[in-house]
Amino acid sequence: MIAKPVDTKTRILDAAEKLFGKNGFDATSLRDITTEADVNLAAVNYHFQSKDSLIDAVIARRIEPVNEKRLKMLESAGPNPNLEQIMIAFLAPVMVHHPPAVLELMGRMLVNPDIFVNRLFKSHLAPIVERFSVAIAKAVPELSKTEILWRLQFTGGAMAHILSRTHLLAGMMGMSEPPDRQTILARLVTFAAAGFRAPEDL
Amino acid sequence: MIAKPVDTKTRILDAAEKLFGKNGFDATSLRDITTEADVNLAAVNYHFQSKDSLIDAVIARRIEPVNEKRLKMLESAGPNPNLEQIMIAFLAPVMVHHPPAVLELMGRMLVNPDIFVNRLFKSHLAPIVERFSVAIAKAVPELSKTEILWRLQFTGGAMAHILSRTHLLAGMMGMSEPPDRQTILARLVTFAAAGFRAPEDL
DNA sequence: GTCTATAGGTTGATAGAC
DNA sequence: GTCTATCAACCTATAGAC
Repeated sequence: MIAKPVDTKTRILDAAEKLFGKNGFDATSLRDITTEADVNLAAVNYHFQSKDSLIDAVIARRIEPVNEKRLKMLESAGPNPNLEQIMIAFLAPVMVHHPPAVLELMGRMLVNPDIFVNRLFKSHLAPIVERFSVAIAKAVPELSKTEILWRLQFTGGAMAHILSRTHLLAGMMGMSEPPDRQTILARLVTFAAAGFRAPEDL
Repeated sequence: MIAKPVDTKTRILDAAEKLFGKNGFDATSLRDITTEADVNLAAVNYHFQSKDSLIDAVIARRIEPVNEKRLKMLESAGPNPNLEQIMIAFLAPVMVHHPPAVLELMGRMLVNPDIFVNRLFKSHLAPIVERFSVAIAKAVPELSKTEILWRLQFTGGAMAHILSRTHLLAGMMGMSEPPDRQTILARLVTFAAAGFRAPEDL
């Protein structure tokens, strides 16, 4: 089996993803990226016009399949999914089945307020939030729409926090290895579903 | 009444706090800070040795009173506080009774993985987590210690997410003004307390 | 304590040869 | 498409006069 040659554009995307995830968007220079990718500095501006556009490309490559999978999982849970099914559809496509570097990137982009507000929410997340809040409203009809939106933000915040602190959290729990994603997912689903079931106090 | 003159050191701290909160730690240069504070650039390195130490000073000034208040509120809830009282003691000192600039700073420091892990957790947060997890274990004795730690991180992540996205969230809920902190706190307390009450699945 | 001046390094982006 | 070379702007930090 012959290794598929990887073109420059993809090599830049891969290197950027890795370093953005590891060190954050601000702390990663284009030079860091081109060194990691073993390509020329000018190649970044040739293939992507600017660092800003590169950030957008890195984000879009990972968030779009995630959001497709979220909608597919929600749909395949039938017309009346329960809260656990909804939470799994919302969280699992982000939290599992990704290599560590991609998980770290997810954490960084969710946790960075500027990235989240200006590059993620309007263009990629708003329709997801809308679709899921409708599903939740069906599962918990006594909740107001506003309350559902808040609780969805709480859930997303909890997920983002966890994703971006793998190493610390491992140490905190007295583990030597980063904890298993599937288990964390199960814990978060239980927590969030119970939170959504709490009566809304007026 | 004569305005108290503010010394250079405090002016730097105030300006740094405002700009770190508004734009983040990486995106704020010492020049931005000295311009805002209307002091000379070299004054920063005289009063604080480096940008790193300045960040530490800005953080410590706000987190220490918050943590004292957390412990005081927990203590004054008696020997057997319920989950709602524990959550309020954990969240309220961060989320309410601060001017907007301080709230934004809190959001930034909680949400930035590098700040959180290297400057916040070990030196300021670990004892708080320990103390609160003991209180929670008393209130919900059927939960394992590990599960309590995870759920405390979920709660902290939800709070951090909210604190650092005031403007977006206002818009999302169709409000023109940033939402009332006291109301958000109540929503989060209800959500988190219910999450902690969820049975732990093994 | 506060200033000017500057060292010494990094950054994002581009012009122009191949 | 890929390279070298370079620009102009920015950064943190410090030396040394006052």
